[in-house]
Amino acid sequence: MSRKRIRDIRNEELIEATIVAVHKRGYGVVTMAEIAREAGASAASINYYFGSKEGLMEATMLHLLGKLRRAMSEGYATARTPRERLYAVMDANFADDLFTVPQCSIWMQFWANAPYSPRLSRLHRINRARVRSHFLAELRALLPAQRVETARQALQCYMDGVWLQAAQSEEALDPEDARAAAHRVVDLVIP
Amino acid sequence: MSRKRIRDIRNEELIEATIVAVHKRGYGVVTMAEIAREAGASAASINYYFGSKEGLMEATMLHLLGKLRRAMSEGYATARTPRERLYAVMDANFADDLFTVPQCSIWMQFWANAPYSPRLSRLHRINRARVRSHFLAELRALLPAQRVETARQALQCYMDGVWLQAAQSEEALDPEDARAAAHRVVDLVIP
DNA sequence: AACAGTTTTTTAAACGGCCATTCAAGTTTC
DNA sequence: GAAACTTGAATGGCCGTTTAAAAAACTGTT
Repeated sequence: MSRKRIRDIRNEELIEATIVAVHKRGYGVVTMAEIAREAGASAASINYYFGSKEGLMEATMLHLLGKLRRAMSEGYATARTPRERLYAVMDANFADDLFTVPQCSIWMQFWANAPYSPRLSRLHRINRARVRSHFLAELRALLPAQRVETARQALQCYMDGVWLQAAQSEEALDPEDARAAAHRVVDLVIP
Repeated sequence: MSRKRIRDIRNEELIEATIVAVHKRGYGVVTMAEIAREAGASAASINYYFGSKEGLMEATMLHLLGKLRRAMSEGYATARTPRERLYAVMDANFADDLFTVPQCSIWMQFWANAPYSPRLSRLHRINRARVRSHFLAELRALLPAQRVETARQALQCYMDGVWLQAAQSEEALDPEDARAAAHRVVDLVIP
């Protein structure tokens, strides 16, 4: 019981520290010692919990993917029309606890490094396919078949592009603003 | 005369090798020795020409930015209407000699690492501002003022998003296809 | 053409430093 | 007292850069 607890607490602490440290120093450059210092622990204890640096990175991404998946499920629960569900997909990506500079930053580093790590690229593919199928399902209800794919690409690439920009931002982000802008883009694509 | 020649030839060879090597191994992981092997040279000679690894990376990005800038100028020369110029901006980004997996890949790594290198982030800001002002100039001629900014964000983020996806592709890209899709997105945003 | 002198280019080897991981020896928790 | 947790120090390896010396390219002269 409490054995599991400690492990879970440490896991979360270390993952949060990883997000901050990767944001500060960059995925390819950050060291175990830096992450450990951020967490107030030692590099050795990270290996005790995650086995290796790559294991830690994978766990961190799983953590973020889970957050995104949950945010999307919640939005879907209350949305009633296809258009509302499109909004919900966008809102999930720009949720208050996801759309922050450190998290966009690490997401982007994740994207950049996915092609070089089978474990990361697997996560990347799965997530991408899920978002894609959500978009397609709603768009098919709103548009004639031959326009669905163009609209899907426009929206999905827009989402990626916003995150990419957000990762470069030097000031805090405004998630509410981002959601409003995303809604406008949806309306632009689905008149 | 011929002194300059050799230097220029080596520069270009080494930069091409850098693009390939970074694509193969990843920006943060690639070593000088790997780049050198790709170019058929030694790591020491890269330092002779570029001073340091960071110098090489900056030169490589300057090379790519130059290519992009030239492609855009050419397109602008023949475009006559605002809409054609919007197409031209898109076409430049998806030009045959720019829209390849290795180049999208290195571009994306560049984005991811820009925040951690003043030299890279400077290049990044300049390029982004240029694309932005091109978009704004044309959109202002086509849309009422209050819709310009939304459209600009939609288009610019779309472009970034497509590159981001392209960098993950396991097969060769189809630039013509990408240009056609981009035109459709422009038409979607500017009816 | 040939050559000696000068400059440019190349690289092997050495240097110094840093990092992920392991391990053994502690400390805490149950 | 056992099991879970923590860490300082050791390990082994790798990498960017420098250096010194050789090779190649060029120059002007005979």
